[in-house]
Amino acid sequence: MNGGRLKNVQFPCRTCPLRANPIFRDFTKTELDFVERFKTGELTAAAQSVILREGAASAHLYTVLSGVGFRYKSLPDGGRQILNFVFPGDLIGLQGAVAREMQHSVEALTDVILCVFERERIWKLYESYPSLAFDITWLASREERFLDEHLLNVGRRSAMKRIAYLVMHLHTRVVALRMNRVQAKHEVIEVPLTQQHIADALGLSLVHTNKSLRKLERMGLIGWSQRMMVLPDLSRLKALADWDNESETIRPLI
Amino acid sequence: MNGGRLKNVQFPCRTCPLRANPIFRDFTKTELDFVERFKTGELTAAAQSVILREGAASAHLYTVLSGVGFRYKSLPDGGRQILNFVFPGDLIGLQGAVAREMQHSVEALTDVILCVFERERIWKLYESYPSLAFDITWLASREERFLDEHLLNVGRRSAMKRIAYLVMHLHTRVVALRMNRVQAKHEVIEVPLTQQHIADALGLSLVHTNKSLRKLERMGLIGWSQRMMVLPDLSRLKALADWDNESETIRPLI
DNA sequence: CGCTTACTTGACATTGGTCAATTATGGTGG
DNA sequence: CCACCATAATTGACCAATGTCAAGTAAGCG
Repeated sequence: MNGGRLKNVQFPCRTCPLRANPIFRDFTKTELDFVERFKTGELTAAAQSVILREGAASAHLYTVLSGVGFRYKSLPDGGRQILNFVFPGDLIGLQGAVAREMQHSVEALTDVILCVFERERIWKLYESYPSLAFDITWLASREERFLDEHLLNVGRRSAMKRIAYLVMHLHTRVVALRMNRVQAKHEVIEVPLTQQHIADALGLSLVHTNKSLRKLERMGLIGWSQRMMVLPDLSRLKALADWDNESETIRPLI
Repeated sequence: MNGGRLKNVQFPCRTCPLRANPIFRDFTKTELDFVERFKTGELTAAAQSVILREGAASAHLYTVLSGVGFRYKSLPDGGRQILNFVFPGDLIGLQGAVAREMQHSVEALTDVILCVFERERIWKLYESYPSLAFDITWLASREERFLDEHLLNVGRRSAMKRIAYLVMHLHTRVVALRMNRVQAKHEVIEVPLTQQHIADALGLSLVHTNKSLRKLERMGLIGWSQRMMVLPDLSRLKALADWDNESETIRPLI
């Protein structure tokens, strides 16, 4: 349609730096052309800003190009439950594209760059690009898997195990993206989180989260200092978390 | 392909008793024809039997035609977390169709009749029936919404509120299906659950669940006897649960 | 340097968990 | 219809994990 028109885009899909990562499946030229036309722009969200708000009818669908955020729901009493974290390559706002309005919010932890897609055009995608439509289902299914695991974690594990599991989850996702180019052993991850975020993700109080983190530190399982998390003993950490997930598989990037 | 062949099917899609319910969107003749060919048979699962098992590679995708069940994950120590309940019209096994193997199990609470679809043919659906492909995404998104809410419930609410919320959730879904044809006020629902199921869904112990249920009963919010739940005061129950969800919207039935 | 946000820690309160025993309920064979 | 059995529900006593409150200390930033 407007395939040839110039858009205000710094990262055309064809030369997308994220797509260079082999964790994302190869797209055919046709697919890539469509996605590039599907993408209508880029948006930058500052750290701490709200990208999508519960109750709002979003006109857009986004893919995270860079940065980290989280999905959450709020309670009338001010309580907050973090549902999942959002990393580069994640599609957000699908709920708003499929239903009338968003049922959860998304907030940026770091500055975030988003690829913007018009929700209307998702129809065109389903009509003409079945492989991409399948990819969207695939991504939704992956998100559901994360939620299932998270719910098991919160519903049935002790505070210590919950934290261990969350750390392993974050570690796995960060490693898959190679966001840490630091060392061979991959035992350091950068996590732009506050202890309050961990508490809100795990259904714990801030104080108890802090005490549990310190305990894990004394046990030599994690180190925590200025936004860096050190994991000196992955195998003991995995054991504590009942971690038996594989590393992330190749996935689509829309 | 085998469109005209006779299959061992008691409930052809065209005359599907479930589809008669206006909660399901109208399908075009084309869509209906495809679904009917997509469906390769029916399967009956006895109450208490496991329909899909975690770790198994399912060759099938199912739609629940009648009966009730639940999705769950198990822990090495024998613990179990119920992720969601499964009602007529729900699609199950999508994870197995999209990934290599199931990451959760599904068990029948009552006898269940399932429509069986071959996972291979889901490709054909995506290629040729974009509206149905979109429907699958829609259903996945609905499931994700339930999970988000469930996680908020388990992570951030007290036992009493958790139960109130779950009861409202079940009430809403049952009413949408008109499984209770009893009264105008809709304040009685049949729930084939044991208190252990409620406990496992809410991340509570059996004993505490029991005590909380009795307390809710004494407060006049719920009555519980032989698989029937009476809700004498929906508005107070909603208030306790912070319930502000709309009733179920029209949805696809595949 | 002073301010604000994040992190720590101790004392204490409470929710919810565990154990153990008892009672109800439903189904089955006689 | 009854005795028996298995499963589910109920209850009390006690315990432990986690939450709340309050008072710091440390760290990042203009």
